[in-house]
Amino acid sequence: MRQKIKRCPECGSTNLYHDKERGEIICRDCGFVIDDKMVDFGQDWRDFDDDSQSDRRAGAPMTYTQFDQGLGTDIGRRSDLSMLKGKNRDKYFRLRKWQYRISTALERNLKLALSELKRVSSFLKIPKSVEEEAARIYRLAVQKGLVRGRSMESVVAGSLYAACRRHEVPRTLDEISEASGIEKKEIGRTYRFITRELDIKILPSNPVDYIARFSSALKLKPETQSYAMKILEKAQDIELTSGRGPTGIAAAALYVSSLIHGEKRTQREVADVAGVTEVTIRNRYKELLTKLKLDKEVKKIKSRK
DNA sequence: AAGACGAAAGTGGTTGA
DNA sequence: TCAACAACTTTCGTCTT
Repeated sequence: MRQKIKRCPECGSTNLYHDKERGEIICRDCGFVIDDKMVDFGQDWRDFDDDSQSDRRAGAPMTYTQFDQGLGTDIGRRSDLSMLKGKNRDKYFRLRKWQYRISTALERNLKLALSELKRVSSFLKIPKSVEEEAARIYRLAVQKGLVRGRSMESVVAGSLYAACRRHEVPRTLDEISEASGIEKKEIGRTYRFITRELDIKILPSNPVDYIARFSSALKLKPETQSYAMKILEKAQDIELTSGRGPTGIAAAALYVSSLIHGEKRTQREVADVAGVTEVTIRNRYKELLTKLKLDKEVKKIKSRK
């Protein structure tokens, strides 16, 4: 049973591409990223108990965006207590008291956090699979007591940022900052903290991941977009991309590409959607031209008018 | 007048002693 | 913990279209 979106809301094309990995649907013609309501994200990368016999999970899928994951544990009820005596009995009462305190506090916190997460990620059109991941990270962070000394909101934002990176569907710190109302550096701090403490490995973000989104925001033609990708590939071969901010490189590649394909965007326009300054674009742009022998092409275009 | 370019000074983060 | 350092930003003046 396959679900299909018929047309791209941006350009009306039916030439759509579903990237399961990222949980996004991308229009091949205009590069528009259609936000994805589908929960199906194929093979789940998380570890379930590796009973390799069964390749399927039975029953309802466990979800991390519900505060108790649909599972609950209770310390014994009154009827069980009749079997206990003396110290054990006291112990049980104490445990029950603690469970009550802890669980209500935790659950209240989680509910709040998850609704915050939902708010932010729907604002940013984050795919459901990534939101789930963020919820999972947040839960782990809480279990490890990493929230202490930090606001719940900032931990949520950090978790979400980490989840985005993890799924290679990056949002910039600026975007998350704007959506969550948390300062950029605060998000960065908690992001680094929780990924370190939880030992989450993050692949360094790749400029290519930003191209589709920026390009659709700039309403560039698909050829222009794919040409920008080509530029990026070449640039990566010469290690032009290492050490630099990925958004800046992506922006510069798009800028060059827009020049060459005759649908020029100003540096400012590109800079705005990429969240960098014109200066950065200029620097990257210069590097691209000189080190990638694109000089001639650009000059050709310029003299041709 | 707007866009592109570049210089100079400032900011926040990383690294290595 | 501190200083050096690279990347990026802000600001501003100049040149080009």
